[in-house]
Amino acid sequence: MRLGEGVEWTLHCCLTLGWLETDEPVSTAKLAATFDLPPAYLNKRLQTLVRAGVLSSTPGARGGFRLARPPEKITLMEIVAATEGAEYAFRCTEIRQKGAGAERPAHEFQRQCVITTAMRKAELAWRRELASQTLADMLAAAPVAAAERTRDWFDRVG
Amino acid sequence: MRLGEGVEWTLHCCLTLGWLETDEPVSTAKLAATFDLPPAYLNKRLQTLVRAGVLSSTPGARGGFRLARPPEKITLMEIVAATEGAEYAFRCTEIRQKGAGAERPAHEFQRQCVITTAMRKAELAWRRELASQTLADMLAAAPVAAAERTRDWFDRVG
DNA sequence: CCGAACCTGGACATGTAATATCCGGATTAT
DNA sequence: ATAATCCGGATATTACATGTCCAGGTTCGG
Repeated sequence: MRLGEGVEWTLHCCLTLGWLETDEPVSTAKLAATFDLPPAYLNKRLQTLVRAGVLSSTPGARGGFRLARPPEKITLMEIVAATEGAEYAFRCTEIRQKGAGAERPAHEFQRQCVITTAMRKAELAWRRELASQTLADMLAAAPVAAAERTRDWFDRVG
Repeated sequence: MRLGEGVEWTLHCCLTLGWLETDEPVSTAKLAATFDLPPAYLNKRLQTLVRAGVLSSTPGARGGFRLARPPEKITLMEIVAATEGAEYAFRCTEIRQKGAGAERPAHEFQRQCVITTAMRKAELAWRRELASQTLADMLAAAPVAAAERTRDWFDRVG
């Protein structure tokens, strides 16, 4: 099981947007340069965050992205779900109904199978943990130097 | 993010092995027939469980697989980790050190980045949940009818 | 002792999802 | 008007999971 790199990208981008105190939108090109990422593809990921309501975008010259809400109101779960999709990692394909199970009456499969239940339970724990952490928590947890360096860099590259 | 189907396969196979009270090993062919799965590939996944110490295998005619330990001593985490790999789903590639970060002194990156910390925390919650559930728990949670049907079927196919 | 049933592991083929690029269209600042 | 920028469709590339095949060992039963 592996999360796409896109999650790391979008999380870092949100963190960066939180550090910049300006109200100016930040372009894909600048964010891509900040982390040395492919601009066109990063833009696609940022677009999904816009559709998810995490970021807002302004078109046109001097346009770009900014947080759609204050960092206290953005959870990591939202960012991760927007980037990776909201589906469960464990997908039950009901193999219990195949093969030997095929000859059993349908009503025996009404209840969710114990495996799915167990896996769901674990995934909910994961989601709960991500939902409990906001972008503001991360901004607070990061060393102040990191935020300053970032602001400096954005000042310099304009 | 998505778990491979192999996880569903191996979990169901372990559950089945737990239901059968016999001490006889069960062949890949029979397990594959039970769930209508490709035998050769299922065999590969079972092999990884053997390497992980979850199952034990007997070669030769009338050989096959059985649980390496009593179900109380096998956690879902072990089965999942054996099948999917023990690595974290979130892989930090340290993009904070690329681009803008490249000009910063190395000592600023000693501490794990806040994003990695947060993601690890969520994953540990997931793992803890899986580790807290044993195969015995699942055997107990499943309807008795399911266990009986399985035993009947294995009796019939020999 | 032989053949059939089985596991083991390597090599290889296939399929699918993530990553990445490119382009045309729309919008906005200068 | 021009340049900068977002948007989204089409397409290419890559990585990984899935799946097949085969040659080499074991073990059982006759």
